[in-house]
Amino acid sequence: MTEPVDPDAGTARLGSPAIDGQISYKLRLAQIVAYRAFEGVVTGFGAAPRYLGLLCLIRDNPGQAQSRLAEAVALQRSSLVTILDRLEADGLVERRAVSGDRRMKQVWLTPEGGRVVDLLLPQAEAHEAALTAGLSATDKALFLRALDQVVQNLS
Amino acid sequence: MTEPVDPDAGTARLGSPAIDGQISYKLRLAQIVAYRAFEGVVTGFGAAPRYLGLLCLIRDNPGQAQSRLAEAVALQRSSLVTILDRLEADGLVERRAVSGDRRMKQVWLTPEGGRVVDLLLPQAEAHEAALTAGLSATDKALFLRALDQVVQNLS
DNA sequence: CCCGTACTGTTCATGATCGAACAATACGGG
DNA sequence: CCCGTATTGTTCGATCATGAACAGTACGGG
Repeated sequence: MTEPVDPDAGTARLGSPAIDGQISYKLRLAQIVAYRAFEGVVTGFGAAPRYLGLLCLIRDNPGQAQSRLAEAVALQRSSLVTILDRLEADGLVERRAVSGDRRMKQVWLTPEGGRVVDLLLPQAEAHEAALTAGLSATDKALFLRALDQVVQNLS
Repeated sequence: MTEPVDPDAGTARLGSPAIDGQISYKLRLAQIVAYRAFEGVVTGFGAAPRYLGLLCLIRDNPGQAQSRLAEAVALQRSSLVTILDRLEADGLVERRAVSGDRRMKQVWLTPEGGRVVDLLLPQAEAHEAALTAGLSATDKALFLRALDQVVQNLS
């Protein structure tokens, strides 16, 4: 089974020496595959699975301004408007005016939103396990640390 | 009505215990940040930087069918059509008919495409270095191995 | 007190990708 | 030989995030 790479072989995945060692390339590849796999498994919750990270962020940081939330999930302020519009229409999220500053709106999770998060989180952890199959606990810890480092390097 | 729940001070990045330990979440975050950083730095090459990985793949696997290329970069066949249209219009790529099978078209890199790749690859490596700052050689090797494992797990 | 600056959320046009179609072609069992 | 099935590249409508605008609001120096 330790056969050298043969580009003419049947179902072998294509590679390139120039990019096979690049973390930035594999990062993109892994993210695309992971994202698709999660959305392919979890159905029947509307847009919630796609924005589960955001919902968790709102749950654990209640009453934050949209700008901070956008920065936290690495999205534009303008993108978050549409997303929150939909999550609010689905009754998962609530925008409240703050008395001190009439510009900002605080974002809160509704009880329904909390229930959806509680239902979705176990599925996310199952997906996480499928993702990281074959990796030891220390591998996963180093993996996570490396990802955090990348985010920190480019912020 | 709204209790100011903001114990954190100043410019601390928002977090959530539920997702801070999730590789799938951080994977997405890191990829978004990395992608933006690369495109923000490299300018003046049209659409080539965005599809540098694809171009390298074509260069090192000349004459592959579009389907094969699409699978390799984790994109849909239909998405690759538009991409190759543009790269071909820019003179970087060439589609050739194959005599054996009139359905498929082999994709080749033009000499101009080769030159562009040669110009872009050093910048990609500089970006790679910025990405992985603070990571040791073994850290980077394990990082890469973990990313490959993720891709393999979900394929 | 003003006025410029900075920040809020928002709108709109643009580009990228997807998923479901489609015609053309290859191939193999009956 | 024929007909069903699979595969090729392609088109088209829908969805999503972006970046540049915008009006409204806060705030501090002159």
